[in-house]
Amino acid sequence: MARGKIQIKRIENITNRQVTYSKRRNGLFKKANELTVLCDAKVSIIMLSSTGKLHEYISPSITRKQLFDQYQKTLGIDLWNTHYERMQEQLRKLKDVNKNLRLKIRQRMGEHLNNLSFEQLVNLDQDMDNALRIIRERKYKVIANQTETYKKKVRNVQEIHRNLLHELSLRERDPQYGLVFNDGGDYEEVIDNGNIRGPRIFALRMQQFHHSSSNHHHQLSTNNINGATGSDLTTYHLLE
Amino acid sequence: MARGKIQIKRIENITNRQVTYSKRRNGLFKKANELTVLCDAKVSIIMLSSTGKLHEYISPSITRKQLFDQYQKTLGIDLWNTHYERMQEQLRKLKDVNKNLRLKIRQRMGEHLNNLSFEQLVNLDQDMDNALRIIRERKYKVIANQTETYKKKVRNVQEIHRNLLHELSLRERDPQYGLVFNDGGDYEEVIDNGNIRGPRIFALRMQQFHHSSSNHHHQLSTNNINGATGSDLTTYHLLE
DNA sequence: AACTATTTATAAGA
DNA sequence: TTCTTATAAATAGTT
Repeated sequence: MARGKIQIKRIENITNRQVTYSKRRNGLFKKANELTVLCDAKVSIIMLSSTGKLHEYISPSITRKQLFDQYQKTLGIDLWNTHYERMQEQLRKLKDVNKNLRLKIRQRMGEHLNNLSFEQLVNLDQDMDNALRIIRERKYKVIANQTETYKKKVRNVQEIHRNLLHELSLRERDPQYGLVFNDGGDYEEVIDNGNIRGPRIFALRMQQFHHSSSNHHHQLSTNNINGATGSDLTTYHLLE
Repeated sequence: MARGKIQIKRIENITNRQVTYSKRRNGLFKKANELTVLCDAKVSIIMLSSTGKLHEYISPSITRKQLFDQYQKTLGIDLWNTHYERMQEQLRKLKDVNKNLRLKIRQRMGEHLNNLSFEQLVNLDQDMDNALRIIRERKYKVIANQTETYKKKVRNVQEIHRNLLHELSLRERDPQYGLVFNDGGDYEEVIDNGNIRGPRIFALRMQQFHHSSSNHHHQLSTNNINGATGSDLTTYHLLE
């Protein structure tokens, strides 16, 4: 349209084509914008160049989605119908699968058996019988494990008990120290190495008896009463 | 752009604005089409006038949906996602439910038991035991019904057999008519009242013997040979 | 990216 | 809306 008229047909020279694309694209967008302003219109332009580049113009007064929705509404069409339909199909299938799964479960719970043939009932029976066998095996294995664990714990407790008795008898023969319990008679619990979640430890703390009401033991005054007692601890680990 | 320059701002005169909209719209579409041809580009234009009228241009070499899909793909967005969010949510939930149902079934088939606690195993065991009891009851009931049905059928067949024998002996005493079987020796089947799906009926059709090879019976010539034989039928209902 | 001769678009009027 | 036409704007070819 200047320096010579051109034919409106594909420009074969690639460089030329790209230059023209660029120039005319700007021209088109400028015109679109002028139209938007002058006539209070909404314009959307999407362009795809021969090299695959994408450019777009959208009137500032509207969003692309608004304009597209308006477009589809006005034309009474839905370009994305197939997308929607595919989703619905998927939904339908899932619901179907769901229904079948529920029926299967119900049958395995002893419901909805009326529709089953004798053969199907026999199969179901066998199936469930097999499954039940496996489940019971698993159950027995779990309880066996648990029993074993408890046995170990009991042995551990018994061991501790024996050791306590042993130590008690030792201390009684050497009456320089008494064996101290809390007022309630409980063992005192001690944290192991600051490892709060580690195994619990029962400790025997050597300490002077501090109430004279007990007639069974001698009252002694030693130097060690309020000092560090850590080195005197005898500890037993209690299994979790 | 002619007969005087104009300011690029909203044209207040409505008629004027509409005229300009019309003219410039054509100009824009013409430019878009030239661009399409000259540069081998794809262009989509959607315009909404201030009066709500919709106009569009789309390059002949492409469909609007193709271009829009390309647009969304290139920009990595999905403008219509929100439309389907509820559906997608529904889809997601169904998949979830589905997964749980499958797990439940698998557990009832003796799989995936490792994650179950002892208590859960006990419950599962009891559940399945109860269900199995119900299923077996149902199974026994079905087989009992079936047995009963077969017994009835057998009695029915025996009854028919007895009657046939009886009739045979009657006919032999009254040798005016013979008892007719097909060549293969089968009974002839007859439709009952046009009720195709109704109970089957065995019929004895009175008819003259038509081959002389049989020496046990008299050959008679009666008037009734090819006529309607319906009234002479003696029928027996065979249970389904 | 800038220039510019020329074509094209279009504002105003009919 | 369409036509006309004077003039503004766009742009093809060139630098």
